[in-house]
Amino acid sequence: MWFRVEPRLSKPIYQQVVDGVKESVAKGLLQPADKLPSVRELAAEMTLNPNTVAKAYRELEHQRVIEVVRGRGTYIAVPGAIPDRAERVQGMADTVRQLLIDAHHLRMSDGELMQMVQDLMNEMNEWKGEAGGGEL
Amino acid sequence: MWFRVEPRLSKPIYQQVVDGVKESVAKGLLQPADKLPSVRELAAEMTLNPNTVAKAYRELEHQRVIEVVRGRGTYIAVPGAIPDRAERVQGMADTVRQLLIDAHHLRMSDGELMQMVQDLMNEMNEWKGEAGGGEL
Amino acid sequence: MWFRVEPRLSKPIYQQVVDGVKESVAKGLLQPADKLPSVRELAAEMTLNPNTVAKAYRELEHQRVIEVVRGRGTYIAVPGAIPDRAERVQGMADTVRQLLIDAHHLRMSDGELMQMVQDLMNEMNEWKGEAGGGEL
Amino acid sequence: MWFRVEPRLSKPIYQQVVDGVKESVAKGLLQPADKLPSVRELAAEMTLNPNTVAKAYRELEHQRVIEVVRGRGTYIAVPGAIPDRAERVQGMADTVRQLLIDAHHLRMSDGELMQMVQDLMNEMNEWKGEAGGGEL
DNA sequence: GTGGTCTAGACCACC
DNA sequence: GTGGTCTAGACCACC
Repeated sequence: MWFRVEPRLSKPIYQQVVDGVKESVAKGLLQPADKLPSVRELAAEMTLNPNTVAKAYRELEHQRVIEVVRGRGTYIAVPGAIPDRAERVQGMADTVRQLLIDAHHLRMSDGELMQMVQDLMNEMNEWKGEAGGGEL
Repeated sequence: MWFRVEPRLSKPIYQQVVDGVKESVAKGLLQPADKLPSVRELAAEMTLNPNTVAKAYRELEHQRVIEVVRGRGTYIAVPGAIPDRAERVQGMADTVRQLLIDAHHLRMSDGELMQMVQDLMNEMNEWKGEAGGGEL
Repeated sequence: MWFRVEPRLSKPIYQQVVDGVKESVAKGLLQPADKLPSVRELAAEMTLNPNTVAKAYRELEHQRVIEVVRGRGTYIAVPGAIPDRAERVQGMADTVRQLLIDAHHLRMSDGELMQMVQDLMNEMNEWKGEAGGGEL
Repeated sequence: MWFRVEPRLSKPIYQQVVDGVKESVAKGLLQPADKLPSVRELAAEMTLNPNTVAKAYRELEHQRVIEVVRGRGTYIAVPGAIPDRAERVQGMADTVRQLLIDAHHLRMSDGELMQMVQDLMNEMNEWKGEAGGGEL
């Protein structure tokens, strides 16, 4: 697969799988309608407990990142309507606030943090065919 | 106190206390050498178990956010040396990456996210005397 | 287990557990990747409260002596990078100074103390396969 | 006085006073029959609670480091008989063992630790008029 | 007054 | 099965 799982991290393994898939989608490595390995295949490939993978897939389906077609397989979902601004803001504000708090305690300046966000955005977008996926 | 605790959230209560104190420090509401309520006072005020508050204080001490003077009380720590750039980057990179992934799945554009970070920085800095607190 | 706990000593029980594990590691009785008993097992075996053992394990994890794999168990950590000389000196100097002070008040000569350190080093290293374990 | 007290350290203040006096004696800065400041004088000089100083003096008297002559004052004690070897060993062995354990976990080699003990012995002895006080 | 330790026991997430 | 969190309440050392 296109990501790794570290059992020793405190982040739960199923969550690492969820985030790994979402990262691949964000980078464009996985495109809408791409087929994912079955629960058992992925579990075997990564030497994980199938229950763990199944839980990750359930969570991804719930977040509408993937679609499970019974008897056929699992696919990256076609993105739905863009949620309105209020919804987007609500979903991100607490996370960004936490980021700013952590940055402060690491003694990182506002400018330095902005630069870092910019750099990692570029890194992320590099994976995509073109600039795509992120302009205002 | 200057923050609230929601027992129903999945974030552990002791962690909410940790983050609440760190947020107050980042906003400048709590300054170095300020005295914090005692474990028992804060527990009573927020109707938490003293052990839970003690755990939060222990974690804050470990992160060098506060200093415990035995038999006297607990104080906001004077910030130590600024960690070098590599350390700051290492500490934040994964968090920022996760932020970008989440933003993508909420269909938030890069520009929109930058704007949001900027806005929340301003909100955070408003609490301080002047804009201060973060330029390189 | 490979050490005992004396509740009547003034050294806190959880600290005795921490030191006991660290001593076993120093002697080579516990090797990297060895599995430790679970919190509940050790608590039962030593008739301690599980919370006390959990606190010791948390401290050991924080000191990077052990690694906790959630839902799987607890393991002796693989040692990380060797801290640089300045760090090692800083970590030990106060302890050695205290040792010298105590030795003086017990009327132990410098030579006698050196001999004692040497002897106990040998005792410690005996547990390992060969003399090994400490030369520069 | 010839030492400092740091209230923020986890070592109890009264213990810091005890150790400070013992260190001065070990270095020869305080000699048998030297007069110590009274409890109140020392408390005032160091801005400590008189109870704290009194507790330290009580402990020092119990360890036969000082002698309290009621109505006259407090003096550094004349050292008594040298305890026999078994007693000296018993008093130090656990401390040295703990030192070796800590050194191992700091990844300090046996040779390096020996060197450090030697260096700090020299540093300590420098304070004395001559080499004095420590040969086998 | 302050924080630190410990027991006892419930409940939960994760694998 | 594993460790993590939380409450409730006792007891202690320190200042």
